Amino acid sequence: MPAISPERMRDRYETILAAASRAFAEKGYETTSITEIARAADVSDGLIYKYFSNKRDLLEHVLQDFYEDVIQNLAAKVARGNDFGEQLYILISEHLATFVAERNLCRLFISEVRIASDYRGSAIQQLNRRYTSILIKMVDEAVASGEIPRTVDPRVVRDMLFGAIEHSVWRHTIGKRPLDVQGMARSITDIFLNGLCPNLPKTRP
Amino acid sequence: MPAISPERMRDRYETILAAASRAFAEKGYETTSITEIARAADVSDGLIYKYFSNKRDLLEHVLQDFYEDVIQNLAAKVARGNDFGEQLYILISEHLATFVAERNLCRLFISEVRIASDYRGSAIQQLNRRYTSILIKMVDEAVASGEIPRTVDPRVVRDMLFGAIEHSVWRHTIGKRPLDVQGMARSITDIFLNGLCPNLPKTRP
DNA sequence: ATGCCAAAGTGAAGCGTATTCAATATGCCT
DNA sequence: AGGCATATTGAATACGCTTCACTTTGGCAT
Repeated sequence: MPAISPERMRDRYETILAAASRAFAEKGYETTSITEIARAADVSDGLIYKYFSNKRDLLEHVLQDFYEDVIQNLAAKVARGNDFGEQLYILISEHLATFVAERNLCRLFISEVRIASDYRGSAIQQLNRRYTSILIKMVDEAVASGEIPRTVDPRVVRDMLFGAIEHSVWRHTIGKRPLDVQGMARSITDIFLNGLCPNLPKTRP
Repeated sequence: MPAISPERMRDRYETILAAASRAFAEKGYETTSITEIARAADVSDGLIYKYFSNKRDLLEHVLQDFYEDVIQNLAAKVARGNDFGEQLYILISEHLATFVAERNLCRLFISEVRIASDYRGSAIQQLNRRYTSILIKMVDEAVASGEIPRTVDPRVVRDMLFGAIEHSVWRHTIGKRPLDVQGMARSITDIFLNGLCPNLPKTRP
């Protein structure tokens, strides 16, 4: 005994989500009002609350959708690398490329969600875990194969790597300079693999 | 022709700032109202706007004060290191220690200011520049003395290092687990100096 | 076909909070 | 002591999220 067909409900849902995504990405979360989103989706203010429990919930759904796609893509690409060094380079350059391609959504993610006090245990954190677990697995395998010494803690590597990437790229999302994805990926990969001052004579070409 | 003495004005200013600092640190920016701060400072709502242009401005002054102290401290401590490796360890452990000692203010800084769209060019960014310039100088000197290869870009190191530290520590500011400052500083320093998989036979003890 | 009715949809009122401003109190200076 | 610039007040304003009593819609049983 639904009042309308499931298809139409789904459609309404998608329309609101899409309108919110565009608005948030363009203007930011705080500065976008529910009324604006409602207008863009050609819907009344009240109806949004039939599909989403509140403004924040709407934001989280927007970012979840986006994140799902990103994870899918990363896992596939990384699998093509033949050793740890190659895989690391791929992971870093893909992560950077995502930022460049979707800088507004990435900015939204970092500024509004990562930071939230209820991040811990949220659906978004689950997705983040899946994302970072790709790296954890890589490190575990490299340790097993002897490419990396056993003393390395994969969780430390994870936090350092994603922190380094996000911070590096942040400058470019708030600035205007274009980002050299290949070059930056190369630099970051090299430092992670070989360190700043290898305590042995330099042997690289 | 002032209505009150400069001392009293200064006092009012400090009182409001202190009340805001405590409230923001304890409850967060959004969830603290101007009325609450006014009550805590024993002042009317309106008066706050004679001393600060708006709520955000108040937050920024709170964090600027804090940041000044932190910079002062860091520069002094780092100077005690004898080589690049030592200095790097000091910088990292001091940064971590600051987070532990003032986790609420640090959390506020990361979540509310770093992220703001008007961060670029702000007074806070100037302070951040002074803070990170300590590292830049260290790297420059290490390159000059031959401790680090000339190919390393100090700005890349800066972004990677501070990103790595902040991300690593973030987990602990939102979680409950205590942070082992010494241990984490050691791990991060080692990875930055020697990399994950030195491409030569392991020579460390 | 047709009417019933559960659920979709509306939009104005409620509520909470930042910000303004006209009125008032204060304390410095002559 | 009195004048007056200005510190201080707090009620009014503005604005945005959320709720809710009401209206409309369209699938379904007859």
